[in-house]
Amino acid sequence: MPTSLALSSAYDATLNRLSALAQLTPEDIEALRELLGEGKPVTQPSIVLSGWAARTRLFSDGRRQILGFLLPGELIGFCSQRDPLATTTISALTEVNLCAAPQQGSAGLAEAYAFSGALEEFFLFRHIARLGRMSAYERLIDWLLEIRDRLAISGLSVGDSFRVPLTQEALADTLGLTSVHVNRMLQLLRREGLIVSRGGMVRLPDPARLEEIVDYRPAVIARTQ
Amino acid sequence: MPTSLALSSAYDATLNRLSALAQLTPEDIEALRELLGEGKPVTQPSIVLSGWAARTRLFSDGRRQILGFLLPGELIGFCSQRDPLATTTISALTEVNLCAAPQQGSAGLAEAYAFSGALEEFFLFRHIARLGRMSAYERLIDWLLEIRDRLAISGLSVGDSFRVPLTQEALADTLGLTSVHVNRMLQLLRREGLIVSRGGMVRLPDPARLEEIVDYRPAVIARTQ
DNA sequence: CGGCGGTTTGAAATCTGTCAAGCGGGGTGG
DNA sequence: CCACCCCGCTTGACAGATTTCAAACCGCCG
Repeated sequence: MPTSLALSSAYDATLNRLSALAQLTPEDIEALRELLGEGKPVTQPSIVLSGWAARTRLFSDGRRQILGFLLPGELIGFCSQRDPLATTTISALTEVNLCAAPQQGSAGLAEAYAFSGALEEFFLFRHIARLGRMSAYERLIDWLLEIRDRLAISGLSVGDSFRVPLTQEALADTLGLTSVHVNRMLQLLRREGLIVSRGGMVRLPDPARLEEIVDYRPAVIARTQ
Repeated sequence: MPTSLALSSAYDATLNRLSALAQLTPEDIEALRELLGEGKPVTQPSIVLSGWAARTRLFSDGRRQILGFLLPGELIGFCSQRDPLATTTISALTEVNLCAAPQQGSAGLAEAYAFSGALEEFFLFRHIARLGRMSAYERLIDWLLEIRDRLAISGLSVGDSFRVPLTQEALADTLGLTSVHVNRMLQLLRREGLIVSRGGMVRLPDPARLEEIVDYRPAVIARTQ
């Protein structure tokens, strides 16, 4: 059960995540381990090995909206970005390592992919609700909780501490706010003791309180059997 | 080529849309026509025959966000709503007729489904950008243009006139605004001569101007060959 | 040391929400 | 047939959240 592994090499995160989403055979894991070891950049359906990437829409007048993040262990280009519809750009926010996703594997691997796709859609829905109906304060909290959970799936979140390698400007472009206002809300949360952050690391001392504030509903990861 | 059919019976809209998305065989069309004729309500992957439905998130304090619409000819439950993730509700906004989607058909039908899924994701991305980075005025315009295009695929939009069976409150829950403000923006657009509406019908006299205002990028529907 | 990107701060402007009341049409029951 | 009611649309005055603009601050690197 790799779910409780500590942070270590780049592909551990991916293995953690995929085997959290479905039951993988030892052969699947071996196949993944081989591929992940190479880490060559691809444009095919891929897996993020390490780093943060973002799907972005840029407006002609310079406004920018981050549509979603691609975190370690998450998949790119499966159901998405079909030929004629590529109005969105995927760009790396940090150093990113990709690798091609194994196309055929066991039913377990296919299930992990499918589940990953469902999760992606789930996060899109949550992002919409966040932008449409939450205050700036709530948006920040809700987003932090989501990122905590997503990183936890890959084992990159340790006891409500995790790394967020974003500028406040990028965060603003995610949450539909200005960087100035993101700054103010972050300070408020810090003053209230609801977040502790230093050098890109974030800790949530009282997650239960945060979840209550935003009526947070985690994505339930329940294997089909 | 059914793309230019006038509005007629319920299943014409669906046939129009699916054959706009991919090349269907006469057998596909016949199979669809049979199924669509029945119109029995299902919980399986389904096709909206007529009417508007919406995927909605309700907050515990009563706030509501409409995550997306399901219009005639569009598909439900394909990539979506996997078991553990059903935090969203689909509800009918008007009388809705559904039918089960034919599960196996020609490659053309499969392609139409895949394309439909890609379109759905595209609309989700656009919705996010709309909510995150557009003013109330722009959100309204952008949404109207999208609906015009989506209805046009099923032949339900005639020369920039189409039917929008929503209350201003529902529109507000879509665009992340209050109904009061939606009302004001609608009046502004009417005063400016950019929209004409009566009894649920909307006409856009100067779509080019609208598209320019919001930097509108239509979803390109290009067959794979 | 100077410059640079990112963060922090303040004051004022703007957009959007809130509250509350009036209006209008369509349906229902007397 | 009319009175009434309900829901959705409209309007106004006001409050509040968020943006804008501008400057200062900070750590880091060349």
